[in-house]
Amino acid sequence: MAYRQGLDAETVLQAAIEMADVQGVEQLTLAALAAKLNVKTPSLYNHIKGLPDLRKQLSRRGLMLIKEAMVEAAIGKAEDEALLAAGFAYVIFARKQPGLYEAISSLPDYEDPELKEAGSQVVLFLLRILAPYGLSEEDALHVVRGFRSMVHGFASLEHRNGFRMELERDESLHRMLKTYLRGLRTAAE
Amino acid sequence: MAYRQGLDAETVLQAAIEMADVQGVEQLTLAALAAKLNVKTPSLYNHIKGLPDLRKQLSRRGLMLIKEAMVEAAIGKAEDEALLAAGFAYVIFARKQPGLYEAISSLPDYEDPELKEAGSQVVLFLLRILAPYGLSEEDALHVVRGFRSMVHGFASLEHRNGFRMELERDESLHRMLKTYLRGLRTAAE
DNA sequence: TATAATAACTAATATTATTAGTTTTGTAAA
DNA sequence: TTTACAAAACTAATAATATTAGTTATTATA
Repeated sequence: MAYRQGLDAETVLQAAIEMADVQGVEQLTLAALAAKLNVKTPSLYNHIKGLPDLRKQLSRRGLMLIKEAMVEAAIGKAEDEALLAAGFAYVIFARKQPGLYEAISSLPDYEDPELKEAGSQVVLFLLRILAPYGLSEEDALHVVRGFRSMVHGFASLEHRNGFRMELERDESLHRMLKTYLRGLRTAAE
Repeated sequence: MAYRQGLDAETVLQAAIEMADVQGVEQLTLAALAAKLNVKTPSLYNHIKGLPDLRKQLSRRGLMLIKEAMVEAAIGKAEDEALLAAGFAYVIFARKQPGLYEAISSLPDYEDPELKEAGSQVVLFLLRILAPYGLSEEDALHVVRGFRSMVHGFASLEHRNGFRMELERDESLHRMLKTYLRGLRTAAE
């Protein structure tokens, strides 16, 4: 009704995050978002470039927050303990903010420079945790890929109800990471 | 133009798979699919229930095929060698049929009975490969979750260009699986 | 050969994103 | 204090989509 709703880009993004977390990122439409903000759909275009742009913003914010969650969880910890904590933080983030996590894991392409940057931060964080292991740069990068694959795969399958057996899920995650880390300590061949 | 195009459900599904593999599952619209089949959009409804149903069919077919690819790859192999082969088959399938793989990994929910069934087949296959390891049922199920998380996570990240460093990707996959399997051989504690 | 089932069609509707152009409001300069 | 401008909302219109209803032509079958 009233002109000047006091909307800005951040408010729109926050509302979009809420909608995505509650209803899933597929159900996040500009029509529904505008209704939630008591505004007509075209008004959103004063704050976003369009739906694809909004989705990209969700992905970027998600990457930033999930990295922050890992950093936070690893404070005061080192080596295996730090990696374990980071891995759990990743999965717990995906549980708490399923829509945001969906946005991370369904982004069409990492080619976008802003997403690239956000993704790099995750990789750099993991490399720093791995530093005390004394791996070569190449070895460390392979480990980073392994770690990311594990936690992303776990969170993704869990998100889609891919684990249906009656079996503690945290225990599965813990074992996977511990098993991998044990393998890392053991000399190859 | 001509009535009776000779369309049936399987033909429609095949065309949908092709479109998804080439253009991505997001771009798979009934409008485009109908055009490809030289038919008007509503005609598709004689063979499918709607777009969500078609997506579900893609997911189911994808799960069946990826399981078959793993079975095929593991023929004549056992234990670590079989798991390694199955893991690579999984990732290679995702590379060859990106749209179908996307359909597997973006299915909204495994709750659907048909998808449940197809997913169970994958789990049962992995359990059979794991049999010679002499694990308890519970232990084996945790390992299955770990294995699925690893290969799905790897394929998913690779699909979205998540691996951007100059680093051989097959080598990363090989190391991840080997490291995990080595950890599995090593006693816990 | 007649009839029933099926597969295509046209027409219509509802939803969506997006663009263009307009009106109102808040802010800053005169 | 008034005026001018930028910004944020609006209305109206368009194009694309999926879907449903109802119709017509074709095939198969009784």
